[in-house]
Amino acid sequence: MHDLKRIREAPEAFDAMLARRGLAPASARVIELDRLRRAAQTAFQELQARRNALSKRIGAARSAGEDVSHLLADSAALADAIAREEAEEKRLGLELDTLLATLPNWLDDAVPTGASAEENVVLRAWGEPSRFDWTPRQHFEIGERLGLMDFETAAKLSGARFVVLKGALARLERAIAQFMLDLQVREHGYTEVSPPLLVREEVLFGTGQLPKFREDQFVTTDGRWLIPTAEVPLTNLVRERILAESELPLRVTALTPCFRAEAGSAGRDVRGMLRQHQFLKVELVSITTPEQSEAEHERMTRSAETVLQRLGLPYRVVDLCSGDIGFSAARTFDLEVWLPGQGAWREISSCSNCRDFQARRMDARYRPTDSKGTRFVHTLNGSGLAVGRTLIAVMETYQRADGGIDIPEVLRPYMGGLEAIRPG
RNA sequence: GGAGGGGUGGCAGAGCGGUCGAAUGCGCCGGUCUUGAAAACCGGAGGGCCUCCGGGCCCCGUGGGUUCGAAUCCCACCCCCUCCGCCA
Repeated sequence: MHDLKRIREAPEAFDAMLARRGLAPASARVIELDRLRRAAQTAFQELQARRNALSKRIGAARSAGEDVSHLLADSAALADAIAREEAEEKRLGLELDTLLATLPNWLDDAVPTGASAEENVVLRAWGEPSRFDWTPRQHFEIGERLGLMDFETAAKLSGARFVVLKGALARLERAIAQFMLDLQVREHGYTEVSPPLLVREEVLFGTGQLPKFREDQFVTTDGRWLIPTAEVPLTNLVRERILAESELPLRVTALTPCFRAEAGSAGRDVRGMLRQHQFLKVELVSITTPEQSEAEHERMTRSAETVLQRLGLPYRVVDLCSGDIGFSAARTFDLEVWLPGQGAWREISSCSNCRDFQARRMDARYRPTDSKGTRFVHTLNGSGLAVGRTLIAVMETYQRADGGIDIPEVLRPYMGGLEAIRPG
């Protein structure tokens, strides 16, 4: 949700920001609605003040045994106008809130301007894409040839965009997830959380998935929503709370399934398990003060990068441009891993600083130690990492000529010491 | 699913038609005392909007209603808790 004062004070900056996101200007409508609403509020309040004064006199006159009929008549005469102004204020307020709820977060000035993903800026890269003596296969070829990755059966059970993993591959997925979670907890100070996977509508509103991205979500018959990412329950852990500054930064992580309708991506990445309705992800969420959030963003990104480094998976860090960055984010760094089979860099993590945008929607505040009152916290989220995609990257990167897969060193303890998945 | 109870300030919790934005306790902030702290004592403190800067209005889960007047009465909805039933 937006700070109206900020839009009122810098309408042209707001519209310029929206333009950078490829959106139409909105400040004029916001300011107009806000002006009308406040005018209605003032009118309502003035009438209300008169009625309150009258009511007080009626009470006093009654207890003094005086005749109050003329006062009652005066009060009655105000009733219509009061009702009208009150209704008007409500209507305008609702319209304003509805509009505001669909406007994305202010971008950080540092966000590069660009229309689409093509204009994202590569900040740094790590590792050398491995070379193969043969044409590297894509993960689904490797998995299907091993007989450990079954899309046909998954389709029978659940339809497109699902997969059944078996044997060593199922275990490899679990190993990757465990490894990541352990790393973030032990080395980066995140507290492990096991959150609900079904949440209330207002929780999705809090992190910004609703009302705008309704069609990307799954809803249950009783009106709950399947989480599209653990960012949702983890960030909302602080909703409607006032934290002590000493509790910050608050760092939490969770390994959860994520559920996405993928409504807008028909035909994209249909082969394999790159884009599924259900996938595992280790999520990182930090709650900080405004002063800390930028440094925390960097720290979080590095925490995600560590996973790829330990797995020996080459990646690059990308600064998302204004046309590609998400609704709730002020700034986002994506981690893109190299997939030899596909011969492409693919997103495997997305680390965003949402500043106070989600905090306002959730009403999440903290009490500063050195000043009065409360301030909104800053919220950040990042994948640390997407497990399904990491599995893909491991399979494609460590594939062997014989169709098997070498197990990266750091995963072997989680695989019962297994060094490679061999065909046959 | 059935039966009850309840949603009030940072927290706990009173208030149940006007003098209530709201007692009290805890917590918090400032002061006195103290070498310092604790204790004790004194004082202070919610948010939003408007303002002719005097002040005014709104906010007691949400929305409607009754009334001259609602935290207080009525209705609907949402949420939480307890007990029973069912169940991993």
